[in-house]
Amino acid sequence: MSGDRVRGVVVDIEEAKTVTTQYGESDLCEVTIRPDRGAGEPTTVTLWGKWTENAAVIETGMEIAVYNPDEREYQGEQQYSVGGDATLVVQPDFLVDVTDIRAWVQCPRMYYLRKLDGAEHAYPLVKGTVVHEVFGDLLRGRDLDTAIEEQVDAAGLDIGLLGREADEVAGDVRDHASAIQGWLQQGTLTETDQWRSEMTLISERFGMKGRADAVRRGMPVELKTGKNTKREPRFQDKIQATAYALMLGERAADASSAVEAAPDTGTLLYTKNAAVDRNEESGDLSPAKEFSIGSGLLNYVVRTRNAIAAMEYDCSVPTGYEANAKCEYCFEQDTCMAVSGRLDQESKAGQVGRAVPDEEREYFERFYEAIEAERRAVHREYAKLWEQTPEERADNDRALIGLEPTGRRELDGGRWELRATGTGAVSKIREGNLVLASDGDPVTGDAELARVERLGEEIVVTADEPLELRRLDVYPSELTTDRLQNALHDAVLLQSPEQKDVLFGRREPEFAAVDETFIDNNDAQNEAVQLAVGAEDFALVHGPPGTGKTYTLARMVRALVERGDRVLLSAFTNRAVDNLIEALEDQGYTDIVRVGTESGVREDMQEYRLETSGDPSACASRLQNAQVVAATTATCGGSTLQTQEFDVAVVDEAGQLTEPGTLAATTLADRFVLVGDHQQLPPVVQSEDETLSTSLFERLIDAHPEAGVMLDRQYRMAQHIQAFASREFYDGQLRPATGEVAAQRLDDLDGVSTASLPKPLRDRVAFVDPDGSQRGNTNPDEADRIAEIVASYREAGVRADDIGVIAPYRAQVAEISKRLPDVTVDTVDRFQGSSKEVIVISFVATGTLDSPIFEDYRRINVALTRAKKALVLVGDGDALATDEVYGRMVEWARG
DNA sequence: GCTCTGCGGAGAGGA
Repeated sequence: MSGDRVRGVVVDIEEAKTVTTQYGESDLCEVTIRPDRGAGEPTTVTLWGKWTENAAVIETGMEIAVYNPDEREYQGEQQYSVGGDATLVVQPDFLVDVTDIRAWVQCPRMYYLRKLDGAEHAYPLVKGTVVHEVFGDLLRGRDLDTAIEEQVDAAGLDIGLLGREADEVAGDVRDHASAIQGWLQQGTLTETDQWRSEMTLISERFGMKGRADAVRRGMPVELKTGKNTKREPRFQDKIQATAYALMLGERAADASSAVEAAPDTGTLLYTKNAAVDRNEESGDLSPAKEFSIGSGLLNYVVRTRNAIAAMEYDCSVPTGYEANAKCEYCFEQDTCMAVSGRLDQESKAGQVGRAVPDEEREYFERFYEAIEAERRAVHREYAKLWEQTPEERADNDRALIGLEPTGRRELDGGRWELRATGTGAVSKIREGNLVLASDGDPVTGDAELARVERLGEEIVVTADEPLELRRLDVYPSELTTDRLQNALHDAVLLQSPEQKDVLFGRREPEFAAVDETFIDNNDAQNEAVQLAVGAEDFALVHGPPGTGKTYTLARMVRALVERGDRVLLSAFTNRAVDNLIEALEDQGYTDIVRVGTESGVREDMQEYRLETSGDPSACASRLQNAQVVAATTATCGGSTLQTQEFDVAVVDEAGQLTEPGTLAATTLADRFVLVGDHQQLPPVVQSEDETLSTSLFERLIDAHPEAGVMLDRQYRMAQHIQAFASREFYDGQLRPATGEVAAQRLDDLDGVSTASLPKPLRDRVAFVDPDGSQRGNTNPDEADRIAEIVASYREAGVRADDIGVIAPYRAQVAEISKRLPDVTVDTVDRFQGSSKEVIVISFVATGTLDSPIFEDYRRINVALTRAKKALVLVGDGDALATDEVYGRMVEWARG
């Protein structure tokens, strides 16, 4: 990249020493790096002065980057030093949040505790959020009273769950907001003032990200909904604003020094100052406090950021000694001591309580590290945002570039609708996603977080501010990893020892005998409901494809409700959660509250969705009084459901969930039921860590087979179609439920006659080898052949709606979709959970099966078991024959 | 070297 930067992997670190220079005594530490990710020639980097503090936390193997180093040649070797204008960045790929830097400055333990237990539901936080929203509204020129009314209304559920009234909160908010308004009206807000609210900042250079409350004339303004009558702003508040200043400087400066280009003043607005009783308090009561931002403060921010990134390198746990925290004044002291006591961690505050057993501590550490590995994988996704060369862009499927803006309009409430025409390129972006919309440069250009409303010929997004819509990027989110970390904490530190005994194999799960018959025509289903109803700890239901899993689940939920249990219904995907509600609806049960976002919940399930705005007590009591609450596991890990307790958690598609993902739901209840199939696709995990790729469902069913029931009769597939999957994946246990299911054929469908079909397609299972060749992740000849096959079925009278095409890669899905616009074409992964009368599978690969996509046989199990009456496999027979399982599959299909 | 869904994005404050 630019010449003013050196970056490499640390291979050696010398002891720090003090030397005498022409300017007096100075500390230095020499670090040897190898550029080009460790492949280049060793190079010496000398850290001077305060940068040696970072040297103490750098380890070999870490990556460091130095900007604007002093360069010199010494004995034929190029040497670099960090002092003066230079900046050191440790592990630049790790993106540190600005609020995490703020927390670390208060106390490094605070940074760590926030990560474990972040789903707190507290009034100061809710009030603070509302005040911030109102502040944004004021900057956009809205009327104060309207803003307060609307923002209090928008926070209805949160307010209600805290047992507060809207009027009371509006009064509190007005105290704060009028202070802001007064300050804004003191002539500060003039025509020439350039304000921008809520600015998302992401820095590649510093490995930092955050969202500034506001920027005025290029300078950061932070709003604090608290009181500070001291002359100076609080140190951590200054650090927060300084971090935003640093990133604003980077945007202004481009390749030269961001530190020099950073704004020199920051403003902190303490909104409670004006509300303080002036007779009691003394000191500075004006809400606004300005402070100057110099290179010392800016570099302090970078060093703190580096300390965090270095600690995360090997997932070490901060003790509190890293900084000068004063535990006796800390309001997190109790939590801090309790956590260190339970996990036997060293901490400055000390420990209280007894440590959890060793196996639990090991479990906690193993999963903590696995989740953090996942977080680092999310951070690597951000790198796609700064890929700018055409080659890099060419295979970036996480962005839509080259859009042509076609218009914009302001919506009610100050938001904007932005429109553009697309290029028809394939990407991961889907409707409802949160994306980074930009003028073409998401990092240093004009960029805003936006919601994708429509994604067709015309692309429509909504955002807080208007901009020229030329590019959309996936916005990677750490939300999932944050919630997994919360779930892990709750499971190990807050659950009772009795609950944990069964999870850690110290006790067998117990069951009460249940004689009642719930389902009279399917023994396994009935047994599953009995087991679930009688479970005192947990029950497991193994449901292979088409076995009536959802029906059984709905019956089970009704049985639990009849006993008086309050039930939490959860699954990984919104689609699965909605399917469960539909099944309950089919059985006549509708006392359900669905928690989730508007875009996540299916159109016809919106009536069950919990409204989060409006009258606080109405919102809250609807949730509190619901006998059945349904939500995705990600939502279960959030703060709303943390306020709720359940007798039983019923989790569907549990085979697709990571262990902490499952815990997010189960920790909210006394007992749980997991329903799933570990022979279908496992959880999607980005990092290579194995820990997360085994589901809790699979672990428990292996450990406690007696706690599980397998549904063994399937209602979906004709005998011949299910035969291979039954043999390969279910020990031959899976059988058609009835003779009718076994014997079903396409001719049973209205208006279908298979007599005219070409020979192989007349069989229920067929194999076709189109002699194509793989190009990248597509196979155009195979796509052509699939289009012909589908056309044959259509001519035989099969409706387009009854046909599905499955391919392993998204690129091939797009290739086939072009030829078959009316037919559902999708990847295996996205087809899981649904079925069609006719399924055509494209294997793409020719010659060999060298893609990892073929390594997991569970993927083929899913693909094959989507078909009811006809299944066509299209691929290179020779390539498939190179693998034993695929070879057997081809033999079976050729019949 | 491939699959890819979730979440208000992050931050909201107490002494």
